[in-house]
Amino acid sequence: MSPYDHNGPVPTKKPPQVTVAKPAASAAPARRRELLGIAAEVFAEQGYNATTVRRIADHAGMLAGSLYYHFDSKESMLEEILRGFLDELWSGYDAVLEAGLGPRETLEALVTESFREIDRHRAAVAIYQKENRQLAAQERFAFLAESQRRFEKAWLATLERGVAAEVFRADLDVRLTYRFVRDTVWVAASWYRPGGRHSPEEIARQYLSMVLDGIAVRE
Amino acid sequence: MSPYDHNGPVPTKKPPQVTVAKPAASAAPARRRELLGIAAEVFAEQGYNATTVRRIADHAGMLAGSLYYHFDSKESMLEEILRGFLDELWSGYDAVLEAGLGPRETLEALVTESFREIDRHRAAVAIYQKENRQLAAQERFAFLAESQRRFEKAWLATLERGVAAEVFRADLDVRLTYRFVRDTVWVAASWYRPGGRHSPEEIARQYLSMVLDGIAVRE
Amino acid sequence: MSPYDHNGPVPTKKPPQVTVAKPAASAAPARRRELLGIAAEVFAEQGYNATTVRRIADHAGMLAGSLYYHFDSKESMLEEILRGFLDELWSGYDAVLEAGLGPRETLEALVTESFREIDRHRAAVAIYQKENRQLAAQERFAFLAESQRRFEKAWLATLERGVAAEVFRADLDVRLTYRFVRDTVWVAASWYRPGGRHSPEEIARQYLSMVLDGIAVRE
Amino acid sequence: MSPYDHNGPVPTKKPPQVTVAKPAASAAPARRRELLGIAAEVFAEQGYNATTVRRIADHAGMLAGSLYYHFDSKESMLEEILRGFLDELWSGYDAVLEAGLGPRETLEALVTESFREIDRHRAAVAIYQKENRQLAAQERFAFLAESQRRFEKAWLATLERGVAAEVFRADLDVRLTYRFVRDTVWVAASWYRPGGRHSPEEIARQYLSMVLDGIAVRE
DNA sequence: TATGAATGAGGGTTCATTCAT
DNA sequence: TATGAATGAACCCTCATTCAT
Repeated sequence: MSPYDHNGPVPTKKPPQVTVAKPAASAAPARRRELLGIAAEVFAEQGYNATTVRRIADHAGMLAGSLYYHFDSKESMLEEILRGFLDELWSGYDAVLEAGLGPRETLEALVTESFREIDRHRAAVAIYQKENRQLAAQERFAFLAESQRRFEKAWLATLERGVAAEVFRADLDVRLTYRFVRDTVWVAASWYRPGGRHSPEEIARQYLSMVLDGIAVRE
Repeated sequence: MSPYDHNGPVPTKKPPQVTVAKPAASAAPARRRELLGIAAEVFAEQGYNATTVRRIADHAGMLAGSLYYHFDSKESMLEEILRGFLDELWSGYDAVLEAGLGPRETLEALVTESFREIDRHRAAVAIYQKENRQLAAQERFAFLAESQRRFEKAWLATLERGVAAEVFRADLDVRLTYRFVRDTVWVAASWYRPGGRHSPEEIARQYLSMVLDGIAVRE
Repeated sequence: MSPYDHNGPVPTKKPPQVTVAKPAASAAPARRRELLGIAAEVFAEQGYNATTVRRIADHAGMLAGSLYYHFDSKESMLEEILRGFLDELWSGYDAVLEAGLGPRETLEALVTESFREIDRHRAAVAIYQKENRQLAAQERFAFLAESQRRFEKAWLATLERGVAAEVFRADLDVRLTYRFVRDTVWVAASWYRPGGRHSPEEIARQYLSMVLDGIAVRE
Repeated sequence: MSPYDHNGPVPTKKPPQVTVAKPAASAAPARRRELLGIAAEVFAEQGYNATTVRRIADHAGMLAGSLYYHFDSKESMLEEILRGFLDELWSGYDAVLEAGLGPRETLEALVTESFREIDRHRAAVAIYQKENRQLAAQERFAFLAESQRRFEKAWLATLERGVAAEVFRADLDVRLTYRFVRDTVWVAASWYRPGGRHSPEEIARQYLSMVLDGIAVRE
């Protein structure tokens, strides 16, 4: 089950092209990335639907139409943002899952990795968290659903391994537990501010302490 | 601290209107409620912004313009949905908070009450969960921010009481804990389906078990 | 030219009907008149286009739809208001024109009669003044254009008679003079308030003094 | 008749906007002016309320939505039209009022100036004439009421100066006289056609002759 | 690369009007 | 006579997108 050896067909970065035919894909990737960053910020702040292309352009100091030199559409910006985030996320997850750790250590590593990703891609995570459901229904964003499936599989497997190894309690509904864990981790993106008091690792530690040992005092 | 004898600043009924017989305010509450239910469902499914008034009307078997006989605007529908939900939520919370329970029992009761509310008002909760942040900035929806403040106060007080009484662990960041607890409870609305396998009370029990005692096996 | 013994085809008041077929025309003329008065007031205040049927109904203490028991349409209310006003106006004018007065006396009588009409039908006059131009283009309101033609003919004739009789100055452009006189009289409706300091006759006197003798001191 | 390099408190150009390059404010004033001219024409012809944005766009050979690239709203077009007209009007009036003329010459100059303005801004004057009353009630168009107040003050002062100097008759109600003079001048906009038989100066002369000396033959 | 101007589809809303009760 | 509820057309406006320059 473990080896996730690829992010598969995700073609975010095209190889440098010789022909100048479609400049949008290759030209000045620096500016592209900058614009995507701005867009992600605004999407996260206002919501994808409520964000107008013009607002993004305002933040970038250009006119709305000018964005279309860099991107095909508003939706393609969104796609690129989410793909970039998921690519990185999975490269982290895959490393963890392939490391051959025990269930408890795997869980700890996955959670820590998640908080690190929130730290790095806060905006993207917030967008993902808010729009995931609606988007996943569209063919263009099928990769979101696919990612979620893989995500669920990895988590359930880890939890079940832990129950089998008597590291996790057996009396909990694994599916429910998965949902709780999953959600709590990601909603953090809605209030987390990078550069705040807590580092992602510290938040992960607190969170793990709570999830693993509970908040009640042991008798 | 205890006696919350009213919902105070969160008024359900709009202030009396100038014109004598504005039907929108009180008359035919049956149809109104029905339409609000439909609207809430669609808002929850598609997101508020992405929902067109026409779509709501379609679901109600009428034309878009006809909705305006019952409501002032799309936004006023949203407001009424959220107010209705929060009113009921707080009437439940207040009962709990006034009951004079110990911190652990209070926490259990609050969580159970929350899941019950998700069961009753799933759509409203999902909307709230998704739009809360953007809406709270608008003056019209200031009551959302106000509610959140009260909510936070109640939870923090309970947690702190528990720490003082040595019922809850002292080594956890109370604020962080609050956020985790709060979020996990409410995101449940995004996947919960009324009439499914788990009753709200059962979900609450599982959830509380996890939060209080952790998912790790005790050594 | 003189005998204007009728307003001809103007069928405002149908003869009492035996059949109950179309109640709108005959039933309860008192209520009709009352409603027309209200409508005229609102039309005058807000402008015909800007006035909603609902606003009229509000003022009448009923619902918008209920007006349609009494009238065919908003436009038919307007028509009836204007017809009623013009009918009365012409019955006054005709009396003057048939009286065989000299040109100066005719002019004085016409002006006085006009101010009296403003006093009685202020709202209708204001509506007429404001909407005349646009309405006259519609077939339904052709009677407005027709009335204006008769009006102009009567005035020009009077002015020319006066010039011929050396009662009015010959060095003025009769057509321009007509326009000035006509307009000044009717715009008074826009500021005239019945029951104010000046009676219509007093205003007429002042106005005539100005028009006939000028405002400059004679040397 | 000295040089007036400002219109004082009636600002033509909107205050500087927050965003850097809002095109609506200043850029491409040529097209803006053209569109405003078209809009004014249509407003004058059909009435502001009865004019649809689409009709304006039709006349301009574009789609309705395209107008919003240049203007914020239909209302803002109206405002700009009226402001432009009043600005120019007052620059003319101020020149007259500061010239230190006698009361009769002042009156003559004001009237002549008014007819010139009608010649230049016929559409705007017609709109002003028809919509002034309703608009002045709105805060956005408070400048209309303000202008009217200044207008009245200037005229009353001139008339009273004339009476004091025994140039104008003392037996006339000054307020009534003002109204008559004011209205007759401006209603001319409803029938005046630029390029017609009469130049504005000629119309002014005829009008002044009538107002000052009356239409009756002197005995 | 970016601008300025426009398109075209749709979205929320208004309003005169209808009609069963 | 009047109400309550709905219709349907039209309206103002927004916005992603296009394209010549």
